[in-house]
Amino acid sequence: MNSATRRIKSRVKNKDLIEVRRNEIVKAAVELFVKKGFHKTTVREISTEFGMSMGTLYDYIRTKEDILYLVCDYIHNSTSNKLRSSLTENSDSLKNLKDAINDYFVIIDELQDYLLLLYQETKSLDKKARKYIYNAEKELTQLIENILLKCINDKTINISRQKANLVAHNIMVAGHMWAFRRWVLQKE
Amino acid sequence: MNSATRRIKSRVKNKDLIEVRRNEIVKAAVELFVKKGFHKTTVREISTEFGMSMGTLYDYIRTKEDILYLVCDYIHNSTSNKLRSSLTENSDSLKNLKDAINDYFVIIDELQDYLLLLYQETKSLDKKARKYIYNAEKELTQLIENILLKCINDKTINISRQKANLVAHNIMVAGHMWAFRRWVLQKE
DNA sequence: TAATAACGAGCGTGCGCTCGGTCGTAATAT
DNA sequence: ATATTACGACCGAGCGCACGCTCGTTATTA
Repeated sequence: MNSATRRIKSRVKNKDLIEVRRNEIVKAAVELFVKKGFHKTTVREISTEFGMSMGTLYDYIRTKEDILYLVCDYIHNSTSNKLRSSLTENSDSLKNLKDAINDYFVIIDELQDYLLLLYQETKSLDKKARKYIYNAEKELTQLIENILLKCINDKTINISRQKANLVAHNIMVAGHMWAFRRWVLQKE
Repeated sequence: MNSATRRIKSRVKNKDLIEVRRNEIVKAAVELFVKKGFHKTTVREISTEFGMSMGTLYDYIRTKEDILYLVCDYIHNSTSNKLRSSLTENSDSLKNLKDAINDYFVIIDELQDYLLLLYQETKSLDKKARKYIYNAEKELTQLIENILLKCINDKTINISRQKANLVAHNIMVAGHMWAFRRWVLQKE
């Protein structure tokens, strides 16, 4: 269980069960949110989607917003884990960078719908939760930045260390835009 | 009145009045949508925001979604008009392009909140309305593309005509990025 | 005075959320 | 081995409320 899920109070005692059930909730919710958006999806739909009753669902969360929080967290973790696991450390720092960028774009491509959802619904979260999600995003950027910094260190790439962060952001954003502009670009 | 507003039926007969009132509606709605989002803003709030009653408001629109449509259309028109009016045609085609890009970024900067809203809420519109908004976006890209094509024609820029559209998109997207990543970039 | 615009109380609906209760299972007592 | 108790996950009808929207009435205009 990660720090996000730990925050949300649940009436159910069994920790393992909480994790199992919340995974079910997230799995159902993420699909519906992508299809219809957060506001247009009802809690009833989410619960019936995987055959849990309203009451039981509310034993595992407190509010509908909790579900959104779980979903956002799940999306971030998916991206983060995928990227991390694809990063192979080898001596050629430039190759590392290229691989990372390439992997990142492949991952984005897989998770397009989720990313779009994140952008669209994050602001429905309360301030604290929003900050958590923003931090998660920062963490991802950090990953790219670190690889960049290695390239700068051994002088494979010749930019100032200060600029590394900005460049890392640009790479992230370029990925996001690919997801957003699908409806334009897919035709060409 | 533009083609968007003409589509929405109204019980009030006086065309001029419709335009005046709808402007009031949009002005109030856009502000609230930016602050709280479409779903969390109630029709009551919109009407009281500028001292019109519920009933009267519904004499000028049919549904809440109509308001969103008007708002989206308004946002697009703002960007479009601003950009068009800033375009000064002169013989130096490259300068034209540079000016256009520069102006575009300034405009985006001014309309950040609106752009974000467009991205976030467009999918709440029905299919027809969504298509209209997408087209509006295409139209904007077209503007940039045309300027680009002129540069290509007189060989100030040396890329194929086919690529002009893609490049135009990239310019648009770069602008949008700036709006989206405000929360990250404003610190640096 | 007829036509049209403005009004706002109130209707119906659908939502998030609750709560009193059931039932299977595990621990304990007999 | 069987009966008893305690527990806790699960249930779902239904509550309250806030929302989008209406419609009969009143005010304004021409």
